[in-house]
Amino acid sequence: MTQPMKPTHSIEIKELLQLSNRTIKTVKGQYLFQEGEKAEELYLIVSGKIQISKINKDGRELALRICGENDICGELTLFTHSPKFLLSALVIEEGEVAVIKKEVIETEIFQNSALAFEFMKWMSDHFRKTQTKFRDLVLNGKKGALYSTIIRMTNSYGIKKTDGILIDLPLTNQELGNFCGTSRESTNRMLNELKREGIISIKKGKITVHNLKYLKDEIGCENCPVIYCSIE
Amino acid sequence: MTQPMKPTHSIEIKELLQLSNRTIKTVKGQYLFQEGEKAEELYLIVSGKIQISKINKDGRELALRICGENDICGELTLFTHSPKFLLSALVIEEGEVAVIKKEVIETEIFQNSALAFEFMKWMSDHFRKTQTKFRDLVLNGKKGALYSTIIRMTNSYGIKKTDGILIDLPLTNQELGNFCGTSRESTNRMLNELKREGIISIKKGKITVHNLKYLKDEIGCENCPVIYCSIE
DNA sequence: ATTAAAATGTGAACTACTTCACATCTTTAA
DNA sequence: TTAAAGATGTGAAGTAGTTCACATTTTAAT
Repeated sequence: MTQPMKPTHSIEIKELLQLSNRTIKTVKGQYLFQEGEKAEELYLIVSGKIQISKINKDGRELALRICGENDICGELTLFTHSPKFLLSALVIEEGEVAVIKKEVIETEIFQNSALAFEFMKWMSDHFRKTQTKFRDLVLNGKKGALYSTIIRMTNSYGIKKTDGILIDLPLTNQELGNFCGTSRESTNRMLNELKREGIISIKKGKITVHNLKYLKDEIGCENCPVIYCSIE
Repeated sequence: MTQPMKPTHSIEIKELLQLSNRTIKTVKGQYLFQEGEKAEELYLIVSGKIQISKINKDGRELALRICGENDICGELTLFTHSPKFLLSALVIEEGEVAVIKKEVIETEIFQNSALAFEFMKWMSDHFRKTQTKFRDLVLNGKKGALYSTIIRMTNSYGIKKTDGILIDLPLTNQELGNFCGTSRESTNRMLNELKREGIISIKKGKITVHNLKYLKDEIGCENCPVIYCSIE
């Protein structure tokens, strides 16, 4: 009984791949790009995982998303004349990415309306995802941030099991806290409270959600389509 | 010495206007649309001001942006098959909006690559704006949220004066707080602290910023282009 | 000009979250 | 297999922000 729940984007990946002139092997722990660096390229993940984050002036990290296969990153500087990365992209699982020059994609989008349409759709979905995520963070306090993050992770990495949904991505309390803008200790305390109440359980850094409804109710989740509710 | 600092978007407004089949007169205090309603149209503001917000389950409001002339709102549901508004749009200054059917704009974008390109650029800018705003809210606490909001307002509604920048938009403490996810009282206390230190002053609900650098330094502002740093 | 309504200002108690400090448990590398 | 490193768990103190309650000031309506 192992049924992945990962949503798929409908962007024409193959078309984008044709625009790529090279691929990079990504190595765990290395940065694909970092905030402030000159941004002239966009990346299509072929395999592996990349975590996108923002680091503030006193060193606190806010993790924004994890990109997996067929995701795009570095897109934030498209159509811009001040090409500096606003975020950092850390490789958390080795793999390969296809590199696409910004000018190339900008030109192609102008000429290829099907691609333009697909790309726009992707941006639109991506935007909604980000916006609803932040809303949860700001509007529902730290608990809301954690619950929202867990819910999103069940959509991105959830595997249905008899006793609930296993989030198939090992995460430390610190890493999870980075997604919520929360300290390691607070994250730990909140997780333990959820454990005590039987809402979740954790084994080897992987969370199993036993009562998803509880989490959703707590943050007033409107059960919007899965595609807008993930951490990719 | 009155020099407006409002940035302009380069979207081909005229082209979008041609797609509109009707206009609506907006009345202060009324909603253009509300969360949950069926979303089949997109709005181009011809005149007046519309405030976009999200209301959470216990009635707290998070204000996201204020749309003025030539802004687009209701765009969040484009390219979607579950067309429900995620946000509410309140008229805060009467005026007129042009209504464009979603299908019409989707078809047109597919056929008109120049429009597609311009629209994408708009979306891209808009996305960056939203993302950097939320980052400030989450990463720098409530003070960061307030400072960020004030900085953005100087970019959207600022008028240069001899003693600083006047934000030409009257706002109550409550309204300002709604932009920051902060209570009225906290907003008031933070504003008074800024007043005491001479950073700002307030007359008839309008803030004048005397020391913008102070605010920027406090939140580690990277002085990104004005176009990504506004509340529109 | 007068009054009502709305907005501001502020103390005090309370709640949420962070930080520090340190103990314990788990994983990894030699 | 056993150190060492890394991750978790938790009390206690401190900080930030909210809420409540009410006084004062400002604005709008007649």
